[in-house]
Amino acid sequence: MKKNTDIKQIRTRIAPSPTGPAHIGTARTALYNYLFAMQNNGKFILRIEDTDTQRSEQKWTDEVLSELKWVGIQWDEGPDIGGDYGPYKQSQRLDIYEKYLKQLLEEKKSYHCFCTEEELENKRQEQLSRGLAPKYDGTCTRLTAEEIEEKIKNNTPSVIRFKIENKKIKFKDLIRGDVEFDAALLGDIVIAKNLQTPLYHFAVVVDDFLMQISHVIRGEEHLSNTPRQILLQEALGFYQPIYAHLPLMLNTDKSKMSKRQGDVAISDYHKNGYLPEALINFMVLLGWNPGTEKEVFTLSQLIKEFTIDKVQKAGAVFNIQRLDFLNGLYIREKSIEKLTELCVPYLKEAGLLVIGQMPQNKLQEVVEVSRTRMKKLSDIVELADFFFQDKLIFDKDLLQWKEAGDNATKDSLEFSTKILSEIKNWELKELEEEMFSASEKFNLKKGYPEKNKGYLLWPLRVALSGKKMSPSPFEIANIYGKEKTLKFIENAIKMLS
RNA sequence: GGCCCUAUCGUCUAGCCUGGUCUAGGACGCGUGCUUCUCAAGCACUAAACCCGGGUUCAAAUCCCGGUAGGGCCA
Repeated sequence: MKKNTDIKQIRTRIAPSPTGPAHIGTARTALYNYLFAMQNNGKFILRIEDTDTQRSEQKWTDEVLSELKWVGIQWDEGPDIGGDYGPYKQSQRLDIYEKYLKQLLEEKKSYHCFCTEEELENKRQEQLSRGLAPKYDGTCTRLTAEEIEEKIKNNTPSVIRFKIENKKIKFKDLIRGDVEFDAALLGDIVIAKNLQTPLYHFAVVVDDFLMQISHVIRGEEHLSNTPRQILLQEALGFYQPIYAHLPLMLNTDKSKMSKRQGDVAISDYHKNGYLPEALINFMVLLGWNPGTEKEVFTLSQLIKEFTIDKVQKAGAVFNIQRLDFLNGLYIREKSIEKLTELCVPYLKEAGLLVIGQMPQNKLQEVVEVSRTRMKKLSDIVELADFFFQDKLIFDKDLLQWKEAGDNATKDSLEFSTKILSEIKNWELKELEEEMFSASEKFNLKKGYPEKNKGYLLWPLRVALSGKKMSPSPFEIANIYGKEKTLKFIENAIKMLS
């Protein structure tokens, strides 16, 4: 077998199957492959494994492409599709696999197998009942050339099996160190349904070779598939790439992240309003750390600082709270122009924002006063809905500060009205100063504790927001303007009458 | 069932290779306090872990052996 010592360039790849929504695990594997390739001036390749035509759909291929782009992971090669790189697709390479399939058949390294599903199942059960590991018993290897020819002529259904040598397979994994498997336990594997329909193990091996992949960085679920692929490489005379098996992303119960629990599609996170930079930062930390206490990274910093030898061996639980924290961090760091632009679609979708209804600068102020409370972009809807409404609906008891009672609350709101209607400079600072001093006067007049601003400010804030929690009344009033502010207070007073 | 992988706070992890500086560090989350009209944000502080059992050694989270548990793959 050739060694890959003559590798001139680091080349990595991600090879998703388009049989469903692009998985978050694909994004993380892609990220690690991308980082590793980029920091070594290598290439990162995207290959769509769509040989299973039954389950593959173009829309899922399109989704992988668009979501990877959204995350910010760009692949380096592929067929030209109008100035851009398309991905490599296995469905367009069937003649290539056929050639190698024929080669193995000619060299007697693989053979046609005519056993039926039923026969195989019976043998399997029988082996199991004798306490043996089920594996193919090699019935069809004993067929004569004439028998094979006749069965093929008669169109007897068949598959192509690859002869597994009985030997120990050792390989070095960049993350796990030396790994050894006993191939004798494997049994001859099916590598193709027919010459035009190769199966996963075969197509991967051929493509990784032809695409000159230097490092196969993939999920741990593939670790025990590796010996089969190594044997196939040996049979075909290919070099052996360097392997690195990543720890799995786990559900809270430590099982492999699946469709059963929570969101697993990249698009789910995209739609819910996670920022790609937060998702990247979060994903890279699931199974890797820089060895320092630094935890916030941009993609370009990661390209410099990522080190494959610091990748963990054990699986990592996907902890959404940490993602939320990171996302909040990035939301707070965004420029207000950009953040507003990102929030607009959510506001429109919720039916709150009608185009032209609110000037851009106002919209930015709304987003600005809401951002510290946002974990996800979609949060803007609940956080800022009142800015877009003409009338607020809420329980009037919410207006009360402590046990003030309706009358005292009404007095408070009327006092606010009086102060606010006299304000000439409707600006945040002015509003704050006027209302703070008004609060002291009000408390003095009513015999409340002087420093407790709640008596005046709580009812005001609720009148303006209709909520238990919100930005300060000054921030809201400032955005509303005098007229709308006074109108909302008046509405609240009416509720109390 | 067979094979393989893994094992430090609830979670992500540092430390393990090159035993002592580990009364085990950081972050998220939790709790408390400060700030404060509310909720956030910010700041400060607290609680929280070496899977178990042997062995080696003056000394083990760190090395060795054996269990156990979890996970993955194949069927």
